[in-house]
Amino acid sequence: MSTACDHDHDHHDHHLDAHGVEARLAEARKLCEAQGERMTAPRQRTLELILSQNAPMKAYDVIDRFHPDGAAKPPTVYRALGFLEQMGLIHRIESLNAFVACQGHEHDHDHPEPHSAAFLLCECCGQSEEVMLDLGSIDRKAAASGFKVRRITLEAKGLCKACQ
Amino acid sequence: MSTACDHDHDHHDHHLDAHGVEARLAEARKLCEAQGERMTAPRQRTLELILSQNAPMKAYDVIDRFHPDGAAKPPTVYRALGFLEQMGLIHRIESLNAFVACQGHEHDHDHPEPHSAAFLLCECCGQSEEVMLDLGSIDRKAAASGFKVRRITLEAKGLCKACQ
DNA sequence: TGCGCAACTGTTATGTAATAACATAATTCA
DNA sequence: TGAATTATGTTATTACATAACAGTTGCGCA
Repeated sequence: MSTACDHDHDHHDHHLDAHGVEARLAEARKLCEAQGERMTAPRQRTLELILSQNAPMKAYDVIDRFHPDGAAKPPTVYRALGFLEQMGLIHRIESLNAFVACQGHEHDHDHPEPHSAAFLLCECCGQSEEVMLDLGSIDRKAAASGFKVRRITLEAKGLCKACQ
Repeated sequence: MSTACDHDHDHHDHHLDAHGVEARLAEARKLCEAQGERMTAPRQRTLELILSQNAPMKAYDVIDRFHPDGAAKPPTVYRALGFLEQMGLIHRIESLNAFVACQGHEHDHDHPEPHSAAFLLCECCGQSEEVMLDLGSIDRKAAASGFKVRRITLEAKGLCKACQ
């Protein structure tokens, strides 16, 4: 994964402190309530761990850190991840087999569905940035083939500003 | 993966018959020779299986079908897949954990390196179409963050013309 | 020609990611 | 309250991928 490099990886652009995490959890609870969904303990714990991380987090890292003592069972966490993704609270990064909290700006949780997003993934420090893109050119290209797009995965790997 | 549906999935746009496969293998051999690389037996067998498939193929399907009798060992196939991807002969589809032969038009194997491509993936029939996209808007967006893009994964899921 | 290096393959074992299947518990609402 | 729904707990298994090392092959060069 990470190339050898000597600069620090502490440029935590998206790092949230305990207050930040709690604020985001509160938003998430509100969102669930508004949607008639339940923010249960395992779901919240899973989201908390992902929010506390400043980079995409592996499912088994969530599993390992789920309980103060000992790990959770995989289905517990995978079910929570599925729910959170459905709610648009996290995204799955396919090329990393990992999950990251939604940093989306545009949709503002008016459409709390699994939405398409684009990610810049630093191969050096591991951090990700969610960016909004005009995906119209993809839709047009697809339409030219008669293809109806439902969801787009766009993951750009490279080096972030701090790692170049 | 596939949604229940009643239409046929035999619209094999990219299906190659035995002759087509052999022609593509010949091209691949030529490409390897030009690059000073060796198209060895396991590499060619792996490429042959992927070319013969009309949709992205799982690594373990290659493994299972590698020998007429019995399976190959995983490292044999994963190494071949890695080589073929390096040579730009196949692409890995991250969201499917699968591999598909390169259908790229534009680069014409002048740059037989692992190149970025975009894919339309039908969730009904499983077929894929490789499309060329202008990825400039992504580069621009990334540049605005100081991010240097090295490689892009773009996978659009939806329904192909025949499956709508 | 045959030595020596580099590239490639064979093999065993293990590591990592994800889900199937079924039992139990909590929530909702008639 | 009791039936239906939704969610969690638990065991086991399946799917995906690589580490590590031994053996072989191709190839340039003394």
